[in-house]
Amino acid sequence: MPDDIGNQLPHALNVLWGRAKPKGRGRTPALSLERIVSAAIALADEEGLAALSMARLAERLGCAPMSLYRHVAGKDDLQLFMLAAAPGPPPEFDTAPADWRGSLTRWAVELFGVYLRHPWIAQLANSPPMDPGQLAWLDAALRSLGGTPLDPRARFSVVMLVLHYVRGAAQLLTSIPAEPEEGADGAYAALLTELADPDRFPALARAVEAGVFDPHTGAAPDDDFHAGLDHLLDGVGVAIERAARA
Amino acid sequence: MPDDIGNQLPHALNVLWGRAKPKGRGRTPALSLERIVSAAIALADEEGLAALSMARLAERLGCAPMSLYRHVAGKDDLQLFMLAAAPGPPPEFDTAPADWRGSLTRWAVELFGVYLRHPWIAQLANSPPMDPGQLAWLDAALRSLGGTPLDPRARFSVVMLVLHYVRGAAQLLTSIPAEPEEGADGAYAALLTELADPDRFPALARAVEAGVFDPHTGAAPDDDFHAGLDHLLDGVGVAIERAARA
DNA sequence: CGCATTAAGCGTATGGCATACGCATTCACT
DNA sequence: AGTGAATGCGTATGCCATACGCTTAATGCG
Repeated sequence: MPDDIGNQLPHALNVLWGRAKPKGRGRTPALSLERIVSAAIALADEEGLAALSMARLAERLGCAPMSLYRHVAGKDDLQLFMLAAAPGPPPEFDTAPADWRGSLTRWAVELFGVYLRHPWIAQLANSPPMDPGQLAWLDAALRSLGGTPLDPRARFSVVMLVLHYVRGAAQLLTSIPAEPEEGADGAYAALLTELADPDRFPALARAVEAGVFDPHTGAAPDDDFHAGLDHLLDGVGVAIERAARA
Repeated sequence: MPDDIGNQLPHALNVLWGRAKPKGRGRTPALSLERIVSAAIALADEEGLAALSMARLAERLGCAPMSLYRHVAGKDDLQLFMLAAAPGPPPEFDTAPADWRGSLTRWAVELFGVYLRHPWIAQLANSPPMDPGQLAWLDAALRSLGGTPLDPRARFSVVMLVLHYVRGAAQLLTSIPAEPEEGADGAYAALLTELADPDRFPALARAVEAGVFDPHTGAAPDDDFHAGLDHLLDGVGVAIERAARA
């Protein structure tokens, strides 16, 4: 009885994995799970996760707040659906691409884009991925290493490494607002300049002095991201060579 | 007038950086910022960030909810204080340690411990660090690279890379509950076993089959962490050698 | 054609939450 | 003793998630 497992789970997961029952009777639905989820995603994108409340969502959908609960078990449930839907499909790879580095880079870049488009994802992903959406991304990343001599555990470790980097980089980038107001873009840099006392924080002061925090002098944010990713993949390359020799 | 900057900031930062005014008059405080913050940290540690409310905190401190607002501008402010205080002091390094890899590893391991002790930190850190506590950690990490030929921007990039990895690894580890209930520790593994359809998610299915998600067969969580960290630092090593040659 | 069945939509109510505002309290210093 | 100042806190407001149950409307059977 494999359903024993499913019965202890959030309702959203059972729906996402297609365990929903096909009903025919009753009133014709004016609302649908899809409409609700995509409206919720749009709301979170536009006004931030904090602005997402059942009431505001209902308002946006033109229905009463309690109507939502016919399609979603609760707010947590809704957020699971959002998490599963927002990323969209991952890039498609063969099961063993010849160019692991190119594939994994593409995967990372696309995921980076997802996080930039939906910054709230990073704030919601507090539980391990169990929905088809996220597992598809995970599978794609594992596939990109399909042609390497790494063992399964090492592959997973590499994928998590890349995932964490992408998440962190996107979160950092979206958290420094780069305010649309005039030249105030470098507010963070200016603040650090004042706070980084060279006696107390010598290394930080030198970094600030070198302009590391200035509004991306010379390098675009994407370049920074790629630079870090390359460091990381160099390390993966070392591991792959080592595994190939063994 | 450097204070122009400070006036637009959260109140917490001005206090943390010692811009507080030394008062002498008035009633003797029964509450103190320190007591409030450490109680809040204890509450979040024990019952999770969601359980942290001004009311519950006041209850724990034996005061009325509104009393807290005499010491803290609001909940956001309180969380800033928590974020600054919880990590404690970073490991101390010379400004240019001979062994960058050992130093950075120590830094990462200690920070990993911090995240495991206070899982809520990862959920709160949505804005760039601007308090003395976090900047001290940042400075320590930058110092660990002080003896390398990397330029300031590359150093920062490396530090962020390590930081993101540590955060992500800790978050992943704490999000898979490892439930204290009997052998139910591998609930996530069992669920994935059922969900990872080999047709739809071939790479994932293979990983599950290989036991990657089993409750850490053979490898302790710390070993997994170290393994990933070593991959990462291998990549940093490559960058350092490259910079040394140039 | 009408009626029972079924599920959707939603009104109301409850309890928790952050917090604005103002008053009462109690100390330090004159 | 008195006065100014800061603390502690009671009250009130408005937002929030959501339990419960009624109303509404569509289905399909008799």
